[in-house]
Amino acid sequence: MTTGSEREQRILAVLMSLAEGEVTTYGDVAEVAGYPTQARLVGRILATTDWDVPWWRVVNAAGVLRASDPRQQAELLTSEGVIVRSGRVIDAPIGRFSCDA
DNA sequence: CAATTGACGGGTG
DNA sequence: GCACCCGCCAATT
Repeated sequence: MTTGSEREQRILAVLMSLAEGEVTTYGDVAEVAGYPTQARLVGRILATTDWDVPWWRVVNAAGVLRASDPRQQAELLTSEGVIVRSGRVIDAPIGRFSCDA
């Protein structure tokens, strides 16, 4: 259970570092974990891991909620102060797609 | 064991 | 914005 490949644990560690109201992307998590272009791995892990990680704070590069339950994800994000519109993150304290105009 | 699929990303037209 | 292609890895079928 908590035991898994080093990649998994590394990525999970990054996910757990996400704070409330903080949103990041799959690719960003993968890169920070040390696995650039490995975004798919992040999504795969979030979909299978038993770890207690804030999966709802992770969206795709386009800022679109792509979780198994996008409705719940939107609800959770909105609940944390993140602006979500039409299943898409409009603004977030992130540096990647933070309303750069 | 081979093929398919998926909570993806980036590039191109 | 939409359609396609390629890369990448693991779970499922």
